Amino acid sequence: MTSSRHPLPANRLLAALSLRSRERFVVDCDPVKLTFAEVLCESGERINQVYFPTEGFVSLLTPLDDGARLEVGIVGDEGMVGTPLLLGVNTSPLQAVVQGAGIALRMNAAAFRKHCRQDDEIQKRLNLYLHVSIRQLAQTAACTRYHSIEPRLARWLLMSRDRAHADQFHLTHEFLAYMLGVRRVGVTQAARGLHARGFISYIRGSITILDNTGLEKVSCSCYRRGNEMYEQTLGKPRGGRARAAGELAS
Amino acid sequence: MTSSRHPLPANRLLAALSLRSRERFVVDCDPVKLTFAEVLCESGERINQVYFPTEGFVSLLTPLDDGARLEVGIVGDEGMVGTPLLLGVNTSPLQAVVQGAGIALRMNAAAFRKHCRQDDEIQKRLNLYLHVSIRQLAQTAACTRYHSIEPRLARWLLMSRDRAHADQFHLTHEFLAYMLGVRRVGVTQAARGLHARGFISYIRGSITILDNTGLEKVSCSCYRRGNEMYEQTLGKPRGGRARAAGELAS
DNA sequence: CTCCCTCTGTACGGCAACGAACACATGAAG
DNA sequence: CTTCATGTGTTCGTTGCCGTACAGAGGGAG
Repeated sequence: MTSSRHPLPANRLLAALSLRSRERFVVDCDPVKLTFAEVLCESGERINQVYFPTEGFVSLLTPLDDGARLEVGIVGDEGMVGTPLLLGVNTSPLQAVVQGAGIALRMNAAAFRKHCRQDDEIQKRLNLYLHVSIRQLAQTAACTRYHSIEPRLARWLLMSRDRAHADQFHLTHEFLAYMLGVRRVGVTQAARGLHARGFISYIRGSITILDNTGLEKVSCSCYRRGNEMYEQTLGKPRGGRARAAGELAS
Repeated sequence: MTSSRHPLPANRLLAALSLRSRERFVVDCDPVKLTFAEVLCESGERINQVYFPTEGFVSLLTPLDDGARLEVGIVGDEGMVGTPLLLGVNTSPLQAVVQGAGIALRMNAAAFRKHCRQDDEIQKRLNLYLHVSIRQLAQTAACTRYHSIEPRLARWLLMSRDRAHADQFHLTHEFLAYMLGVRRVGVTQAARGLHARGFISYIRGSITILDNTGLEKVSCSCYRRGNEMYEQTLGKPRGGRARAAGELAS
């Protein structure tokens, strides 16, 4: 389904590397399937592998005292799962769950650490990605605090769309409620609102986006800002090489 | 006011460095006063200096579309202001505002980058701090979503106490409301609740903590978890050298 | 076709926080 | 002392979401 010559590096983070770095890196990767609801990494557990999704996407959830969880990040082909290794930590604070089935390049943690040490270009680029993730996390925190369910749902759908490269997702209101940290009923009502305006349609465990620009309008500005963050420090989404603005140091 | 031989490195992040690394590092630092409400760094602006508070503490705020802000982190003598530089980014996504007046060691950004490049021990330790910050950020996001004002207020007071090393703060309900992202009235009511149980007292712009353990009980578990995070990856709060658990990689 | 499980629609009371407004205390400035 | 700005106490109606409950609508298994 990918349009590149080799089916491998359709992950944008890797695609932006120089040919040399990319080839050396990808040698130690295995393409693996991501199946829906698969847990790539449990929170508090050791990180054994890192993942670079090429299709599908992954949610990052933070645990709370009483077993409740809240989604605090989404990873698709623009990112990676396993960022703590970049900082010398091999335990994941977050749970990584596959939201949209697909494919990822996988590398074991030790090899990943080795590549980061040996190839400065890789380390640098992944550091930039980590920075963007942190910004998104802060943005999501504020969004979750201030914005109501409907805009947040719209934002979630758009973000997922961008990462899954698909207009249709197989998930239930119940699941969305879990992600957004709200009641299922709340999701149903918000979904009905979006449906009434012709932005989405849905039936039994499947949601389809009909009107992106409509969704963007009702979604809070957090969606747009999130995209801007990415472009600012990692360059244009589909552009080949890194072309970050002027915020890189030294 | 500090009890160390030299008044300089009472910042725990620096104190945990080896003598050699610390001395080389501190040479390029200047002790500066942190005055209340001073903005150390504006969000979106270039990071010109990094700060290692030794007394007082700093809030990190994320901006929202409509000019509203939300506190997403606190930095005291356990941390630093300017972490994006660690990732090769010289623009701060967050606004850093002095909450509790005090003192910090300041270094200009270029020198800081140089030290990080040249001294692996420093880079590594600061990376660990960054990791803890990220965890706290995720925790705060969930806390802000799920927990009500009173527990959050209790947590905020405890966190500030730990960082300011003082039981009394000069701030108004209005200001606390701004930090917590709620109405001033909400803070007043929560404060009254805590006062009624004898945990705090307050008068016109000054809050005093009377009973830590009481506060800990009403505060959500996020407070305790936050401390655990720090200890897990950076060692005991007041211990001299780094003694992290088993989550360090390689 | 029928049964049954899952998913969605709808309703109810309740609560925490909201926006707005105003009264009262305190302390600094004139 | 008086004035005035600032900080805190209190109230009102409103809103968004909560917890819960139950009815209907698919869709797969038998």
